[in-house]
Amino acid sequence: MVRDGMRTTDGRVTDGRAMDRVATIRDVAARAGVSIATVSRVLNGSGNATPETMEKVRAAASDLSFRPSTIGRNLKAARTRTVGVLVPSLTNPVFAESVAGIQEAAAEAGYSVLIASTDYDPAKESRAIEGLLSNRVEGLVLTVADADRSGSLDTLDEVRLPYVLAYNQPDRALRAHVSVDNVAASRAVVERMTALGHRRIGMIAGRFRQSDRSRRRHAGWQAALADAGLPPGPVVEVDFNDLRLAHRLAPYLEGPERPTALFASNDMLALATIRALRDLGLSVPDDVSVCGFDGIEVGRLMSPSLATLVQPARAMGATAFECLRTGFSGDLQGRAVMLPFTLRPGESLGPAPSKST
Amino acid sequence: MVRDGMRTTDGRVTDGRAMDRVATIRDVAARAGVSIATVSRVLNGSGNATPETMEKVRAAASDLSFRPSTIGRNLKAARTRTVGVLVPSLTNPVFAESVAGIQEAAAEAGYSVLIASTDYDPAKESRAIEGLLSNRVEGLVLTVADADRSGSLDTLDEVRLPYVLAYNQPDRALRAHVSVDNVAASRAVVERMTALGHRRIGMIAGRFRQSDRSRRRHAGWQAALADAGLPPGPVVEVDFNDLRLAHRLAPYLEGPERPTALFASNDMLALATIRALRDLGLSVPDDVSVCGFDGIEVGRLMSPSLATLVQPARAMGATAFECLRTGFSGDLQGRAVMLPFTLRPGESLGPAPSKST
DNA sequence: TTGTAAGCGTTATCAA
DNA sequence: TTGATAACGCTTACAA
Repeated sequence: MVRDGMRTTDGRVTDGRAMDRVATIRDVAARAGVSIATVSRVLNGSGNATPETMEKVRAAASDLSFRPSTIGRNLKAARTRTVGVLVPSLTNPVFAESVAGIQEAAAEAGYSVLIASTDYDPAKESRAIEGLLSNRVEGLVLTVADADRSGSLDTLDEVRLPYVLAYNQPDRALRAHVSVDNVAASRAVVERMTALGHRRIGMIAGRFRQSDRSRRRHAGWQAALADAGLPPGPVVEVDFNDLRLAHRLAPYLEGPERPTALFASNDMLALATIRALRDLGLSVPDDVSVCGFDGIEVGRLMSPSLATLVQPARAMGATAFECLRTGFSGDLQGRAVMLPFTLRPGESLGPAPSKST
Repeated sequence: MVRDGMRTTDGRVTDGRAMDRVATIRDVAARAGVSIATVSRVLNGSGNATPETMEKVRAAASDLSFRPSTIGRNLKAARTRTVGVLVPSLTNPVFAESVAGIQEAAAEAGYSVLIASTDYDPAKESRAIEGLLSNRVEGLVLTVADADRSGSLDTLDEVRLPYVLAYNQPDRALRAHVSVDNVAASRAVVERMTALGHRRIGMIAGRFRQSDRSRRRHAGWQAALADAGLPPGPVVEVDFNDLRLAHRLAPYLEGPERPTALFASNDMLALATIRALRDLGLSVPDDVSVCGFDGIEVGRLMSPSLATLVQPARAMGATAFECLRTGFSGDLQGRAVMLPFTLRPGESLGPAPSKST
């Protein structure tokens, strides 16, 4: 747009003397022989100017590789056009993908993205929030461990900074969030399993006390089993930091009464579960079926391919950003968006083994 | 540190009247009955002040949930303590992980991270760079498709903004970068393959014209084969946007002379390759072995587990940031750091099948 | 010890 | 059409 003409025409920095300080509007004004007000007007297209003036200004700006400082601009405008993003970890593909969605939508809307991660560490989390606040982000898209018990969210409420949760599905529904219906989604998984003949269905889940998502998904699992008149299978709560599950799962997988299907509350857990089952000498899905939750892309590529409940991660991020942006002025309170989920079939989820076991 | 006292003591916003505008240093000064200079000094620990003054100021700041605006601060200091990060895609785990490393190191050093991604789209790339430049980042850590042919890097050179490449290994070695020795690393892969008895070794690679890494890795593969006195196997260049490889690979995998091992120039490609082989009815590693390059974590979890050349992605990011930070004042030109690589064994790479084929 | 005031890079108001 | 100037939130001489 306005900036197209800014690349230097001669390809070099400027007229001989190296310009080591970044050019300011004053430098441009001086070089063009006009006032800074004129430079501002020309470059922003506001107000009129003679064609010649415009030409002079553009040339000067271009020669100096001038790019208006958003920081000066922000100070004046009292708005930064920047949003903060806070996720537990960038290395979990499901978060990486939602960040990609946020980033994309933000770029589209002319917003910058300041990123921070917590590694599930409350201290890091609050430091990150402080940093984002100081940077005067206009709002936040974030995923926290437990949206019902989060000091960070309390802080945000206190200072009235708009935010939208992604993935989290708080009980206090007044906290704006974008998620899938975790209970319904989990039910869908269990129903698929029962349809395939499974009768003993276990669950591998993140710690309930630390994760609202894990709790919801567990509730859906439980409800679906109850509806089907089946007893709940074993539930194994695991820490996200130690994904070597073989020794944790072993006790539940001995004997004829072992579960024939396991529902993992997220995909990383599902992969770890499959790994553990193989290490224990069990075949997936011939002995035990596994279904995950998230829909990470790599799941399609592995063997057996991962059956999983797909959340639209990219859309989750993009939608959360849009909510935030459109809600900047208005009230975000109570806004909740449920995105549709789908069940992606995969080789890891097959029919229940025949009775012979 | 200084900010510890800022959380409101009574847990509420303030004294009754809601304060909807974010508090500024002037608000604090007014409330404490001192000048803004005093507030600044107390909060920054510079200069002395009476204990009572300090107390008054701290209390006022805390009551108002005052957080100094980095944007005002930056404007004054002419430095932003912000770095930009530009990657092709957040959803490739190898980039996500290096971003995590950057983010971590940056947070440690008190820097904020502004993130942008290109999706391998030059237009997005240059827009992203413009945005970062306008935001006055102090430097950039970035990964580009081809560091020897990058308009973005030319722009950065022009404006003399410090940057450090991650993963890229440019021919023009004067561009600061952190990488592994891609040629040596690829040789290590091929040597392992020949040690396992493989004699027909093919390569699946990203487009050479678009990727300096792909070129280097191909060169290493070629050199190692030459050293071993083996003829180069088939080379399949693939587009990163279409990872359904079965139809691409099929022609090379028929007949007794098919390769017994395939070297994929990155892990996503390796996963897609394994998938394609299975779709073609071939077993990995019994019929064909596969080794990747990157060392993404999910590789460990899948079955067969992925053999791969591990780059220290997190360290790559962290190191690149450190280079940038320590080089801010000095000269980044020609600085190149080679990080050590390791070969991670995995089930996807086994001994060559016996002659009988 | 504390306050006054200038200045950082913009935009916007008001005159000229 | 253009220019002088105030203002944004902060830090930092310098003065009191």
